Amino acid sequence: VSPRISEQAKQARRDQILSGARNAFAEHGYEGATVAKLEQACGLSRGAIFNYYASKDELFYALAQRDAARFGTLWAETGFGGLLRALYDEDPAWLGVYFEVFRKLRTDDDFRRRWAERSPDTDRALEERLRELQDAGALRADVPLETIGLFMSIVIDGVIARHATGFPTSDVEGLIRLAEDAIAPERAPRRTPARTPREAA
Amino acid sequence: VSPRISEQAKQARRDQILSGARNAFAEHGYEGATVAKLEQACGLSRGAIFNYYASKDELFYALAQRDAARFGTLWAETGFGGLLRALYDEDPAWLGVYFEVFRKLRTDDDFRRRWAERSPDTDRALEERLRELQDAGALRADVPLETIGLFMSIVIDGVIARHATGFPTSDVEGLIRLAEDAIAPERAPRRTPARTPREAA
Amino acid sequence: VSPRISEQAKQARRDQILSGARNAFAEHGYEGATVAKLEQACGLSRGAIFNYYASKDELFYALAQRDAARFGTLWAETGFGGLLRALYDEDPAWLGVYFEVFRKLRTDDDFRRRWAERSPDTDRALEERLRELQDAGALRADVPLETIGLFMSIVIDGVIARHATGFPTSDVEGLIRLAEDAIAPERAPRRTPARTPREAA
Amino acid sequence: VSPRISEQAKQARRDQILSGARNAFAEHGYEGATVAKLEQACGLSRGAIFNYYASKDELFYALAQRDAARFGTLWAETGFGGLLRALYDEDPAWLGVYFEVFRKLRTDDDFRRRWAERSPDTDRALEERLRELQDAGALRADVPLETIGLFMSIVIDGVIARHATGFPTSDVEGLIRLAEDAIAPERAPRRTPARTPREAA
DNA sequence: ACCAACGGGACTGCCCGTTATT
DNA sequence: AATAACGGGCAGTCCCGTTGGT
Repeated sequence: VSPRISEQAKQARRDQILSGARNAFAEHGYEGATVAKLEQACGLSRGAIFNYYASKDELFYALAQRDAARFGTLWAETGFGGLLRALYDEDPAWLGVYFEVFRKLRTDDDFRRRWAERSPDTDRALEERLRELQDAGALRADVPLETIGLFMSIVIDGVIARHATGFPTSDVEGLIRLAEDAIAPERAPRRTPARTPREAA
Repeated sequence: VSPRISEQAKQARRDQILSGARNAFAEHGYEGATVAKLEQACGLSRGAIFNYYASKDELFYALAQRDAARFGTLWAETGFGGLLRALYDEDPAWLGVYFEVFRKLRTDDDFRRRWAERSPDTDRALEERLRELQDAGALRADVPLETIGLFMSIVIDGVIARHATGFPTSDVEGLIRLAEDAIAPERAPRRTPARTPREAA
Repeated sequence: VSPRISEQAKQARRDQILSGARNAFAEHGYEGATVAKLEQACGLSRGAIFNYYASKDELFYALAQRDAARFGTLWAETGFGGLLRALYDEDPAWLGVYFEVFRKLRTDDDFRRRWAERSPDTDRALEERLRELQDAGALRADVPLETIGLFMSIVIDGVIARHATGFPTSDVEGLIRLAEDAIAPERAPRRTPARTPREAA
Repeated sequence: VSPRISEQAKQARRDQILSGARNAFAEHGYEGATVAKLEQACGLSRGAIFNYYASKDELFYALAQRDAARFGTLWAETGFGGLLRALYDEDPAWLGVYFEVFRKLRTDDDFRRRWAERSPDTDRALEERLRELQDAGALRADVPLETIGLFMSIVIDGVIARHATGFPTSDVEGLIRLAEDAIAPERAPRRTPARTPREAA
């Protein structure tokens, strides 16, 4: 039988649901985002939602996976500083979901297992890129590459945690400079602090 | 009439409850730590727990406040690097609770309000200490003090998020070096990477 | 989209719930009628009941309001004696709910407030009717109309209390005669006690 | 062994408890009067209360029995009108408890059974007294004595229900007149309505 | 005798997922 | 495909009575 609605329309619905769910999960957290709130945020009803995603858990997983991939490509495309800058420009809902992923990883074993099974393509790509940068002398070499990667992850996660929680950040550029200096090669003279946005204001 | 049990015994009970609750909250998250699980973790019954804390929320708040204060003094006493090192030595349960505090700050307005009302003594002390360090030339001066504080907070939060979530960290000392270099004055020659634990291994 | 079930079916459900609730409240009292018992009495699940009434309180209020209105119209249509007679013919469950209303009025301030806000249409109608009766010489005139109304209310409430509690009443007609004589004009010769049901038996 | 405290002191404690309990039961109803509220109302602690009465139920029963006896003697001593008058002068707490007795009789089978087992001395006395009154021509004779007793009970219960619930009553004397006329012999000329409080105002 | 701490049962309301219906 | 009604499990918390202790 032919599908009742086009594949395109179906994808649109999925996007609608994912987008609404993102807001709900970001605002209330996973447990706080009751199905009733998801309905409201999506403008759809239980039946519609559960028709596309088998359960709340499933829906969250799909959303998390999609958003995580997006962050990965963002990192790959814009680099460390670019990603940091992007995080602050982002709609906080994206970060909220990311934060909730951490939460689920911590407390939900099944989720953790599933998450680990994702194909680590982006991780590979990132590692590769770091290696290139280091070979090109753009990263300090007195520390294992792995440690540099860890440092960057930590800064990113810290930024996400703080920003998602609503802490205000005044001097984004200054912050990025500090983070980049930490992993820059020693000889590289520090960029003159031309003007941080704050001082310019 | 005199109190039934000594003040000391009462305090011991509170500690018992808080300690059990910490494990439960850390393992399952706030929502996942049902009262039944709290009972089990404390080895006490509902009656006992609710005799000391009016509600689950109250219990969590008391725990969070206490642990946050502890982290604050740890920072003040051992410095940035010391705190980072301590975080990795800690029982992850301490970090789990800290993580959950973020979660509640994000999603629970009442909690956020209450949390903001805490007296910011430790924050003051920290700011003061940073200023002294900068004046003494131990911190780079080309960036506002505020930004340095922000950077440190972000690294700390990132470490907590990652460690609480169970991500393994191999090269703690290397990481700390990176973080400290980021805020060290420019001329300070980087410490020779004497031996990172990893390289030693 | 059109509603899933017809408005009529919805009303039928409401009646089903109210009817079951009436029995449960009457038999066990407000507090004794646990939601589990309400479920059983209605033959429906929690989900169904709470879908129509937001809380046990709300359900009780809706029921009370409806039944009170019914008693009001009964009074207006059949007169004092008619109402008294009807009370003894009623299913005691109706009276039980009425009794519980008193209980809630006594102990629950919110309920009392809400109850007071009901539009007092029937009260007005009753007052009007009493005035007509008195003008027509069918009520004694040596006592304020208000007092007569009070007397009638008291007798009605007393009958409800006793009957709802299960005290047996043998001579209903005799009782009604006494109550009506109390408010009849002086000259009116007392009706010959033709036959009380008891004596006839 | 000799009693630790005198019998007199014991009785005083019992009175203290009963008196506090009366207020609590009257204000909140049986279920609403939690043991914590009873403690507060008595100024004593759980241990003390449960030392004198085995359970909340037992305490209530003792209180109810005592108060019911008091109403019985009041009726016997002051007559129908006197009792009615007294009800309006009474502290409403006494009436509240009486009201709650009805509630328990309705819903609690064990209570009902126990209550029925009380020795019906006062009932006998009342019946006797009514007979004397009727023989003396002070009560109408065209209605069975039983019915007159029922009528009086109903009026009393109605007054209690209304007054305990807090409905205001303006014209107590007028009300009493109506009630007494209902059971007075036919020929007895109605007392001139000297002045009802209301008309005097 | 009196008290506070404690145990554990049970109640209401919420919440997720399923089902009847259009 | 989409909706609203519905089922049933469960969480927090209140509440009664008991127990250890003074």
